[in-house]
Amino acid sequence: MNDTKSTLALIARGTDEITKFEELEERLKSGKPLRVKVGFDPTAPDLHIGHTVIINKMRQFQDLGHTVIFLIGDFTGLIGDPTGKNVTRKPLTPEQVKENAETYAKQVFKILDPDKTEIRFNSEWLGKLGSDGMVRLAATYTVARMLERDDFESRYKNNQPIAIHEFLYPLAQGYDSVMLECDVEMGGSDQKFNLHVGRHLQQHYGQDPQVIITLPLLEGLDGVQKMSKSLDNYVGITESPTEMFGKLMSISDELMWRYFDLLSFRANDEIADLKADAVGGRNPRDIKFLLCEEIVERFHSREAAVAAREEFIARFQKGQMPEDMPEKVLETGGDGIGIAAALSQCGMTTSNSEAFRMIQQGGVKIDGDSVSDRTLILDPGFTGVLQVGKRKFCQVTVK
RNA sequence: GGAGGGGUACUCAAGCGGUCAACGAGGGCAGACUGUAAAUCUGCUGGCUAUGCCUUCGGAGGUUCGAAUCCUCCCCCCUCCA
Repeated sequence: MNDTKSTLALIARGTDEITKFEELEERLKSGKPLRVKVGFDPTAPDLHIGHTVIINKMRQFQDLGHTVIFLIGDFTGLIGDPTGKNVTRKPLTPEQVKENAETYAKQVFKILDPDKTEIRFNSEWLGKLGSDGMVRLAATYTVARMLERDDFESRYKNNQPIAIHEFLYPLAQGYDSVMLECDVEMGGSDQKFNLHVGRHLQQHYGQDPQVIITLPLLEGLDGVQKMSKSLDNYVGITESPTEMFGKLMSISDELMWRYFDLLSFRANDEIADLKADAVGGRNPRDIKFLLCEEIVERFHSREAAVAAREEFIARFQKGQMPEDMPEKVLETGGDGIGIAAALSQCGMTTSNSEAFRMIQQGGVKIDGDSVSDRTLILDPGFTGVLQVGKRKFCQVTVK
């Protein structure tokens, strides 16, 4: 029991806030395995490295012998966590939910231990609640307290609409904690309000309120907005080693340190040493290589990480063509094909107009040579590498 | 139910009868510079069988030679009053 202190320190590392720390300490001291819940949205089963900040923390709990509940919010997904933009979402079919859950599992078990993970769906109890149950649940909270939520408050003040059903989201999420008898719930710092509602509801239902741990949201590749798929500033954990490596290399030096703090498993001392090296004149690029390799290795392998680095150096420092690129055979019936149409058909541009624009700007190359003639026809028998910008390549054969 | 304000491209936001495919900003993309960085500079940012044509300004009609701009109806949002 005297190692509770070090356990606490481990859990606290990298967190945003813990409410309440003493309660966590007490529960850990009891020696009983804790039930730790984290909820996930069922509509976006494609995880990115931003999500792994919390998943890493879940893994830590597992390593300490606790039970982690991976909760898929298939019911709350109908509401959509209030952001001010959403409307009620279309319900997913049971098949879709199942499929998404499997996708989740496949990805998340790269980090989590399946034997210590409970996968649950909140439609299990929320779906059976009924309107009477929902009314009773809604009665446990007041509008004034709902409006404490930053998002609601600012929308209310700024005359933005708030739909009634949006109030149900925090309540439903809180009710999950009651049904699962959670000891701990974790979430991004934007989840703080929802997590607190869970505490309130548990008390209402006669349970000890859960400890809540919030974790910082990882900034996306732009370094400003949080990482999200819809902003296209993310690195997906199923992406290829080269993609991962390349995307991570594009972050700014400043952001690199943030990523070290939140994503690296390196010890704090080690990171501090790297910072000192950078100040001492070591090229930040080489330090960034270390970060990229570590992350690629986590989701692929050591070999893949090394290969990705080598490919990166060959392609961008030495300007070589990538090793692998998509190949495409264009059937033209013997007439050949205009360069713009060819680019569009290869998915390198979204329209012919865009292709023309790229050509105009000198962004299109064939076998490394810039194309300036927008009316260029690729004749049957043509074969070569088309390139748009610095990153898009396609090996094309015209028939 | 009444009175008023508003809905414009990825986002914010001008325009209020022709010169509007629609100012400006942000974002994005491309080029220069680089470390595929960042910062900075330049250009582009509806589509097409492309120096012209077609479709866009909440929706549907109408007025007009001509509408994002005016009129009618409808939908949605906000405020105040009931």
